[in-house]
Amino acid sequence: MIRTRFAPSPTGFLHIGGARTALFSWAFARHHQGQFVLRIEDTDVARSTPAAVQAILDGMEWLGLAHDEGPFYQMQRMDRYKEVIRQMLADGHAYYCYTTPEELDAMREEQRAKGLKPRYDGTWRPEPGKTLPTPPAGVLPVIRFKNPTDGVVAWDDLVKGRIEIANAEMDDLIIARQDGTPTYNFCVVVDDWDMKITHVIRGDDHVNNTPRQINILKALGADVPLYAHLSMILGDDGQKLSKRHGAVSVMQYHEDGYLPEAVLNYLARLGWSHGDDEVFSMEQFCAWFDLDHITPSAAQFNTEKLNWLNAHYLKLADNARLAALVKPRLETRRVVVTETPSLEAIIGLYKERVTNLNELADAAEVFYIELTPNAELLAQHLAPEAKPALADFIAGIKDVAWEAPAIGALIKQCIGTHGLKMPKLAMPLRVLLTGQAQTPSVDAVVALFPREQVLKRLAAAV
RNA sequence: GUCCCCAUCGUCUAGAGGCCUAGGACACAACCCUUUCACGGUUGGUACCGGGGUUCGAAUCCCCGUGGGGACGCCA
Repeated sequence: MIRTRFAPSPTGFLHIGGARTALFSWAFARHHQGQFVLRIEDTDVARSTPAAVQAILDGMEWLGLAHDEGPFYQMQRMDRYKEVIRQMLADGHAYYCYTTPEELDAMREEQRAKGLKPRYDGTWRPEPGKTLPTPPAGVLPVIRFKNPTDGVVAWDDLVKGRIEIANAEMDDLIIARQDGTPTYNFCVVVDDWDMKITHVIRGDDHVNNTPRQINILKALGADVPLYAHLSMILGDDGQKLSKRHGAVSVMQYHEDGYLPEAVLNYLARLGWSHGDDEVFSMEQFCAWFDLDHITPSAAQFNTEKLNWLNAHYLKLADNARLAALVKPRLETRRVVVTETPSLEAIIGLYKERVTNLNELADAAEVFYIELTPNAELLAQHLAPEAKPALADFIAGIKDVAWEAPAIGALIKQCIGTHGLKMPKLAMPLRVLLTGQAQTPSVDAVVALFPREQVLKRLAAAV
């Protein structure tokens, strides 16, 4: 049974990189009929917040990335971690260290100055035949993992290939703080072990943690899972995403009018490919997804392509569904959506030409508000010679069949009698009815309104 | 500084030694469609980081260089 997990720390929203990691973990489990576990890594009490937990849950839900187990919270598993630490102490895989944070800082500074990799010097590490210093009074110890000193730790990364790191590169990491709470690298190990995770799919900022975790796993006698390290996603400008620069919540995409299927499809293709396939459903994605076609290099986010996908999914989306998504956006703008004109009909006409739901709301808005004619646009598009044709049109409206083809025929008839070209009448109609010079086919736009409303809006011109 | 990772069009990528005078998609340009603007359709330009090997043959394998990124926390 394949089991994957997504393990965010609740110190902020679910950003695009996290979302892709979650997507890939989820899809991998789905592909293999396995299970996808959600685990909240909240051991950093100072930075973790319930609001962030909720934000992550909201993001996952919006994207439709449902977990099969969890969410598990690390803070609720303290007893288990402490039990494992006791065992490691008893087995000699861990030891107390009385070096203070200040001493560590000084040590690191000195090493850096010498051009060395900063690391703990092993003062309190027990060795056969070694006499340990006497614990200083008043210093609370931390607990360190006794990392092997020789040999290499190696694993076949499912994305990057074989990676080997010498044990000599690693120091004895702290697995429990002075206050006794366990640290990240240790909790992850215990959790992945207890939760029987078979494939750890995560960001490649964890590559350097992997050998440490493998060593702990081995000390515990646990099976080592398979690892797949995903490279990072860069911003639109090629720069690293950070809180300060460019990183936004996936819910911001919701705000900005993107459809979840567009975001998902976009993310799926960012760092993964299936030949030339660009547009596909999540069902198709799960059927295709594997770890063999993940790019090991970093990928730059491209909003243009996301926009294109979003426009594509908008065209495909059901009008009623879109109406339900657009309506709240109009209500936020205090636009009262009435029965007529029909929001669904408006959306049906405009969804072909917009990029996001907010643009759809922009288009729909003018149908429901009191429209004051844009004098400038009107002057530009309503030529004096067109006025008689417009008058004919207004007169003709009263008994034309209220459907686009008949209205279109009426327009043609009006321009015909006055020897005008189509735009001469179509353009002022657009401006008068919608306040805009760019609209869908004008007869279809006219047909969206109730007859009286058209009369009312056109009256402004005469 | 030390260790680790990465490197094909502007961007996302295909490519697992001959199928590659390098394919697709976004973006861009031109044209077509047209009732404006879009949509859509057609066409076009642009890339294997550099240098050495290995091989009959390399975008693909190896080495070096260069460039970029990550890690080095009692954060996760």
